[in-house]
Amino acid sequence: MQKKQVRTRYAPSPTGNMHIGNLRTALYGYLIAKSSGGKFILRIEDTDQSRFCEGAVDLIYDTLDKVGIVCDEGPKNPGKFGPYVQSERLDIYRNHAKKLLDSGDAYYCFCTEERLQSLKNDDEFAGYDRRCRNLSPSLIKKKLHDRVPYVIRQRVPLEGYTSFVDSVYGSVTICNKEIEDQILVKADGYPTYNFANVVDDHLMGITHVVRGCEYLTSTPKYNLLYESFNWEKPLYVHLPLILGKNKDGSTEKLSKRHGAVSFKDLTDLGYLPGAIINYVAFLGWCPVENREIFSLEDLVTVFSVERIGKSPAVFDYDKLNWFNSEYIKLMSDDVFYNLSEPFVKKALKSSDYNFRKISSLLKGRISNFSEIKEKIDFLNECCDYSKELFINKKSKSGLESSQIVLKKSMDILEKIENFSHESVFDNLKKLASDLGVKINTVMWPIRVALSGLSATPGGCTDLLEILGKDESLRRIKKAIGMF
RNA sequence: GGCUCGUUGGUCAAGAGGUUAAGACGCUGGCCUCUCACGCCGGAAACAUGGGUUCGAUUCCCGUACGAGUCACCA
Repeated sequence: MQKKQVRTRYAPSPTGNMHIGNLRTALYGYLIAKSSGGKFILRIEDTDQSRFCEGAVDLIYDTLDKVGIVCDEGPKNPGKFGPYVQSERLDIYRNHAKKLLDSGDAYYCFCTEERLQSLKNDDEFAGYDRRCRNLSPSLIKKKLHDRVPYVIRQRVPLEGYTSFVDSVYGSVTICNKEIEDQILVKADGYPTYNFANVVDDHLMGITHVVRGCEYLTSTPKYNLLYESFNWEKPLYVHLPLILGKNKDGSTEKLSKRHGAVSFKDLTDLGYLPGAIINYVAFLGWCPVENREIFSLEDLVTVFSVERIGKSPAVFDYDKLNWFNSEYIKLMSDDVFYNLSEPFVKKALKSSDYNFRKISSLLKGRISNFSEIKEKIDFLNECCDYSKELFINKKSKSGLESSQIVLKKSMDILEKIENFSHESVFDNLKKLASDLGVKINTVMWPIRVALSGLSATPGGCTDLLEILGKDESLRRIKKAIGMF
């Protein structure tokens, strides 16, 4: 028998942003499909009319594109299972609901929402008391004729158990009486997610249903539906939750209150798509080998469902920062320059700088492009600082020595015609030996005078080169005035 | 509350019935160094808990605690 081709799907609602949890679901679905040469499908689940958001589909495509996930079939590149937008498949759901109605696996329910609301506080019938489960055919006919609004509900067995084997969580069993006669078709004629999902997954040949584990306990409902239709059930892959950390250290489902949680939020902050996807892949999964840096292509070759964990993972910005800095270090100088240049230009008031030089100093010192401004802001204007900053034990720099160094270096630097890195460094080195001190003792006070900071990207000579002779001398002169 | 799932350092996590219980982030000591960073070498830090099963359990089973998910005409 020929092995069935793996087909997975990512089925987001077009609500306008791509949460990191959704991204991971998409990623794992993609990896499961691609690691076995299968197909990855994008389907838009817009059955909730009220939540539709214009442009959301573009955003989804854009996000997938940025991280390198290509879907083999979707609204913009339909295959033979279309349409790929649920609101365009209404007839399909209606026909399937009709089949269930005919077979008795579903029934009309004419209850008003108000009546159902009043049941909410009733322990026995928390959601629905199945009042319409056994209406007589004639009554149904009459209500239909009178155009009484209705929904279509699934007739769930009152007794017994339904179990399934999840690829991650193993065997899960739910008592049927815990399962409500869920709504399949809403009063507005649209199917619910639960129904459309099953119909589409079957019709589109989905073999692995990959989704968050918030669906774990409702999976039996889906399986009951598959059974009613006499369809082959898919394999389920439920993913552990992603948690966010609160200020007090407690954790809960990751949400906006924890900071940036959508892909766009993260890229806006300067995180690289590759780093994001790499980090997200490690939230609930890890490879056999002890390695962490993986491109999407690498992930495809090493991914396996068996290694997905069961316990929820806390989203950690520190670790994301680390991934991002690793990706930055991995970049060629040219790529880094191209990406950092806009940030550098934006941070500096004058365009009279050697951006290439500044950029080269930044690489290896930032974990995120948004850190650039604070790192080089001192170039615009020397920070305010106290004289105490000239005192540094490790560099053997004190107030007295600083004063001498500053004055002498002023004279020396003034005389240098070609203000290059090499000549500046050589001259200052000579000054150190003339004074009989270590080079740090010379470099420290000058660097402080140039920046007003104890730590700067690049050393004293780098700063002299970047600021140029005139500005450097101006800043040193000002420093001398402090004594 | 009912049902379902989970629990290895602060975080991500590997791991096997017998290990000195990996590794990474973060924190931290040192080296390198014209500061910082990078890099390199170290350090602190964990198997929730009570019962079994077993010669031996952190690993298997049961209970408890804690955490999470779910109980919509949302997905």
